[in-house]
Amino acid sequence: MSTTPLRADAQRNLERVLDAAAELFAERGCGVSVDEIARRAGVGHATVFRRFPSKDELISAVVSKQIGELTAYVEAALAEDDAGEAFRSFVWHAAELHARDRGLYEGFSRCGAMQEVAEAKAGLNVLIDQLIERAQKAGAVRKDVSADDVSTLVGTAIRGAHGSADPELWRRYVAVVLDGLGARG
Amino acid sequence: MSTTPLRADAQRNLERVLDAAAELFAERGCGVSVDEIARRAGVGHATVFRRFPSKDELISAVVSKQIGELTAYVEAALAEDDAGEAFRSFVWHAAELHARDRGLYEGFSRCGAMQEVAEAKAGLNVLIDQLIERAQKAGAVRKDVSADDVSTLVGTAIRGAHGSADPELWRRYVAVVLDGLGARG
DNA sequence: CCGTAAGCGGACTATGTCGTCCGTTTTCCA
DNA sequence: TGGAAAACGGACGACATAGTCCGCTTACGG
Repeated sequence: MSTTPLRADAQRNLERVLDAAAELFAERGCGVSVDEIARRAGVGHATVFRRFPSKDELISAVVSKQIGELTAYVEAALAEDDAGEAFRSFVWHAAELHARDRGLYEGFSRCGAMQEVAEAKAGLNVLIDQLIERAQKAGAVRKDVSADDVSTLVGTAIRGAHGSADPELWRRYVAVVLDGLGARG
Repeated sequence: MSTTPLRADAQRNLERVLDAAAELFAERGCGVSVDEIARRAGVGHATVFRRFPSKDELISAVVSKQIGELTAYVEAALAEDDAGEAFRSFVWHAAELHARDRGLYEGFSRCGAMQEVAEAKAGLNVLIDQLIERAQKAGAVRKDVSADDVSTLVGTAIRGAHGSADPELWRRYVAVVLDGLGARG
């Protein structure tokens, strides 16, 4: 667990790699090669593998960071009074993240079983479940859905909208899903 | 265009290849290798490439066949009196096909631009649009959706349910999407 | 300022994939 | 039944990718 601090150049390169990976995953999904990530980061690809034993570890690191962002959204939503509005607010924020980041859902499902992601996801789901339960009690969300269901439905719908001619298509899809979840404005 | 009929053994092998491909795509998606398809068909992989110049052509052939099945479903639905019920009926039939066949949506989006698939899809969409328009006039489906939207929403939702512990999860997802589309039972 | 350990990255290996080639086998018709 | 055309499939090539190795370079504490 105790790790000696990285040398300054190594630390800089690590950050560059993470940034480059996040950018490329967002633009083109998790399929981009490690070579390309390394190239954008301005390092050799061996440098990537020195920090991350496998490509999946790199994806996990990037995805875990994003899950942190999602967690912040849920926490903000939980602070709202109106349970239904809180739920919708979170979904729209999460959706916007997915719409901007093609790799997010992909990484989520590809590395969901890896420890780092599994833990982050578990923590996130606890909060989302609170949000859902509250909304359900208020009659604003149907009874038979879980945090995973919401993530999947929103994530896949937006994934389906990617690559369409209409860059705003995902909003209509989210509206449909929200409506189906019983969360009508 | 005019093709001399295949030799008997070639015809038999062609069918075996199509069957094997359909099976494997259904089970594990379009990612399965041509080698594996050939193995299951009991032929060498060169035999596959003799009939289909590329893997995408093979996928297109399989997908086009499935689109035929979908077309039959729409036609049956169009014969129903109740517009809303007709729409729901079609969606459930299509969904069941997607649930059984993991490769269907994948092939759809991967080879949607290839002539064979594009044509089959265009024909199918004309019919689906009739179904939707009728349901919209009856107030049973929201105004802002097209055939492509329905295909995408249903296809992606079910894709998201694949691999879950619950083999019936997709039904709940379809229920949510149908509800969101404004098609409440 | 210098020695050492950490870090670097190009070259390499391993693997899996699509797609081609060509010598051999099989069909089928005259 | 015999021979030409069609079909077959194993061997091969080309390519992309993940991951390893090792000789060279760089940071940094004493």
